[in-house]
Amino acid sequence: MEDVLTISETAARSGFSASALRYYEREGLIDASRTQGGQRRFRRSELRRLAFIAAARHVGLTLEEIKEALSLLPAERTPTKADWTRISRSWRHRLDDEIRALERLRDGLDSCIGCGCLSLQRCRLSNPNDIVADRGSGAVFLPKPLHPPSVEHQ
Amino acid sequence: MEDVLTISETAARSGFSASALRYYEREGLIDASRTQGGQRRFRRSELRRLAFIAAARHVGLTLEEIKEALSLLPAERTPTKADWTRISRSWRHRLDDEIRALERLRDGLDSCIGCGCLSLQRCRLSNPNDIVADRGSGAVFLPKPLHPPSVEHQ
DNA sequence: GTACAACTTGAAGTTGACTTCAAGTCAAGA
DNA sequence: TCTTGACTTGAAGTCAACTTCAAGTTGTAC
Repeated sequence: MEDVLTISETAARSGFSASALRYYEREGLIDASRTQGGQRRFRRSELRRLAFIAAARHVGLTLEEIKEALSLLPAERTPTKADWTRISRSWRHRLDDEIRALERLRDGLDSCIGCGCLSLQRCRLSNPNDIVADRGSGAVFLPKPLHPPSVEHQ
Repeated sequence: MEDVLTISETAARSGFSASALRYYEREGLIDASRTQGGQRRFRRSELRRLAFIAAARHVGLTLEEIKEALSLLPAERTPTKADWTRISRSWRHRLDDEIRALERLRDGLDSCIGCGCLSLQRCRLSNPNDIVADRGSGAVFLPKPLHPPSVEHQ
């Protein structure tokens, strides 16, 4: 139990599986040194990084976005309070947006209860383009825009 | 423009792509008759079914769940108001749950802003097991429970 | 009758975030 | 030194919900 951790210790402490840690390392989200035998050794500071990753995942960021966010944090220093405030604020916006979208959807549902029309023209539920308006690239919680309206060339 | 529609007409009117319609038919969510040449012809009533599917997808149901929901609607009759009320109520619960989960996550974020600890032990954000508590099988909007804690056998 | 867009099929590809596998290597306690 | 659990790798598999492809067929407007 030195100041570095094996992969399974890191897994246990971070809550990620060992295979996820290997994957994150491959993807460049975390970093590990090696023993001369080639086994990974994680610095304790990686646990902080992993906590950040876990939080970001819970907020709904993709690994790609997380990687980007991490790259904005000075590599080896502990993020400052300012860093953290900036990031958590953007996450909050994201969550707010998601919540608002869901609320609009719910309200649409309410307006449909007892109506049951499900008209493709009229129903706000089956036709929620105006409800869940252009979510841009940000949304993660909503079930995907029913797949891109891809123009088939057939 | 008879009382049946070709696949591309159905696609245009429903908003689904033709390939999605084929897929849904294969999966048993919708039904189509055939010309003697083998081309699909969709009854107009399928548009209603497709509207239902679109709505359910927006609420976040999987196709599997939608199939189940559809199977509870008497096959060929138009769903009654009671049918619809029952279903939309369950969808509303679902949305309410999702919204509550997101709000709890956001509140956790708030409690972290300005703290910046991200301690694996203390931070509610990186450790939201108590925040986003057992979402059961129902949740669709949240980014997945960070993958099942799968015990690797290695 | 002919052209050509629209349609058909089964199979394979896509995406993200991992997991699983096989086959082999390392580390540490007895 | 031996054993054995922990570790390594690259490659392939998984999931859902489709999309894309290739190669061939149908329907219809002219």
